[in-house]
Amino acid sequence: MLDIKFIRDNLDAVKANISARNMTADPDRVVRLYEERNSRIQNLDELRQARNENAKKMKGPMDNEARQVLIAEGKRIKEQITEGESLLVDLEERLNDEARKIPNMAHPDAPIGKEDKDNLEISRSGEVPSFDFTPRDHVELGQLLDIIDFETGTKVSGTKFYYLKNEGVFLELGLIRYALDILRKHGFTPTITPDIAKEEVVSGIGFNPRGEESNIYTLEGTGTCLVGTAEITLGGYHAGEMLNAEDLPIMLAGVSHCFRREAGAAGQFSKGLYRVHQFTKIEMFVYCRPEDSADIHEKLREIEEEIFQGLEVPYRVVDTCTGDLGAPAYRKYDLEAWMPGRGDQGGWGEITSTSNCTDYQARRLNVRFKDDRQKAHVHMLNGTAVANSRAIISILENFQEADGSVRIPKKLVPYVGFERISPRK
RNA sequence: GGAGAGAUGCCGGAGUGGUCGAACGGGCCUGACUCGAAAUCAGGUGUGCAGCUUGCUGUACCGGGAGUUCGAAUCUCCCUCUCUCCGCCA
Repeated sequence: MLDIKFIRDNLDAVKANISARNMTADPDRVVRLYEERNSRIQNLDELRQARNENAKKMKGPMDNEARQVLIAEGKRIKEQITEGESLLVDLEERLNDEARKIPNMAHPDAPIGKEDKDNLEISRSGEVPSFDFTPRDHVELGQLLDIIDFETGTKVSGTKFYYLKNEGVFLELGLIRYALDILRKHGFTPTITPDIAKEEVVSGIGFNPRGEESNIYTLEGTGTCLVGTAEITLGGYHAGEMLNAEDLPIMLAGVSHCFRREAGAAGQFSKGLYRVHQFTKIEMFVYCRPEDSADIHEKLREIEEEIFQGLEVPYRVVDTCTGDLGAPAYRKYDLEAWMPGRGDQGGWGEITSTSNCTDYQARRLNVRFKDDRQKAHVHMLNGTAVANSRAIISILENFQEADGSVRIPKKLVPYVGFERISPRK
C-alpha cells in the first residue's frame, strides 16, 4: 500500500491516479480515518501515562486508606483505556481496509488507458511466420503429437486441467532448465518454492485470497492458499525483515506450480493451454534499493527478451496502460508472443509480464533495508522468465510443419533431448 | 505423533509483580591517551507510533496472542518456533 502520509500530502495526485487506473478507492476517507486514529492514539497515550503515574505512587509501603483511593483511581483509568483500545483496534482495521484499496502510483510515462487495447507497443522481435498450409492451433497439435491430453485432465480433475505426455513432459522440464541457466548467468539464486502460502503473504503481495472474484484457491480451514505464482513465495521470503543495504539487490529465481481459479474466464482466446488452472512457471524476483528499481526493471525486460529470442519466438513488447496495471505495479511491461492459432488469423498473446512494484508490496510485507544513513522500504520487482504453458503454445504453433510435426528451437534441443516432435500415428 | 527443555537488545547472558527499556560481558561508534595501532580510560549505542518548539516529550514493544492486577519480561491460558529423546515415514 501507499504511505498514508503520502496520501494525505498528495491527495489530488492520488485521486487522479485512481481514476487513471480505472479503480475505485476513497483517499479522503483514508485521511479522515488516519486523523481519527492519531487523535485516539494521543488520547490513549495520555491515559496510559496517567495509569503509569498512578501505579508508580503505590510502589512503597503506604497508608491503607490512601492506597485504596489510588487503586480506585487506577481502576477508573483502566476502564477508559480498555474502551479506548477497542475503539483504536476498530479504527485501525477500517483504516487498513480502506488504505489497501488505494493502488500504487503509476509511472508518469505509463500510457493512460482503460484496458489492454490501450497498451503501447514499444518494440518487436522476430518474424511472424507465414505458412503455405493452414496452421493448426496448439490444442490440435497437442492431440496429434500425443503430448497434451485435455480430455483426461477434464475427466480426472475438471475443465482447464491437462496431462502433459511423452515429449510434452520433456518440453516442460527442458524449458525449466533452459530458463534457470539463463537466470543463473544473470546472478539469480535459483529456488524451488512451496506451492502453498499463508493468506497474509498472498494478500501482502496484492492478491485477494477471498471472495467470488478471487483468482486464488484457498485451502479450507488452514489459513493458506495455493500460490497463483512464485511471486507470492519469493516476495514472502524476506517479509518482516530488515535487510542490509550491501546485500541488495537480492535476485531470486523461483520455480513453482501456479494455481488459478479463472472463474468466468472463457472464450476463444482462453482455449487450450492459454488459460488453465495449473501450470508451471519460472519467476524472477528482485529486492533492491529505490534508486535502482527503474534500471532493474529494464534489465528484467531484457532477460525476458533474451529468453524468447533464444527460443526464436516472435514477440512484441508492450508498455502496460494505467487501467491494466493492477494495484501493486508502478510500471509493467508485457511480452506478447505471436500465436498463429489464436483467433482466425493468429494473434498476440501475453507470455511474460514484468512489474516494478516500487515500495507498495514492501510496505505491506514490511520489508526494509538499512545503511549508514537511512532505513527505508525496499523496492520489489517481479518478472516472468517462462510460463511453461504459454511458452509451449508459442513453440508448437510457430514451429509447426505441414504434417503437424514441430521443430524444437536450437537452443532448447540440448535441454529436451530431441530436435522435433512428430505425430504418433 | 509422544515426552522434556527453552525463546530477553547486534551477540552471549542475568532478571525478587512496582526502583526494568532491561544487570553483567562482548561487539560497534565517539572522545582521551599514542607518531600510529594495541591495551587502557570516559561516554554513547534498539524499534514502532503519536505530539509539538525537530530535538525533545509521551507511549508501546523481553517469540506471538489473550487474560489476571492499581501495576506484568516476571503470574495464568492458547499458539508458534528451536533443541534433546522416542516413534513413524519419502
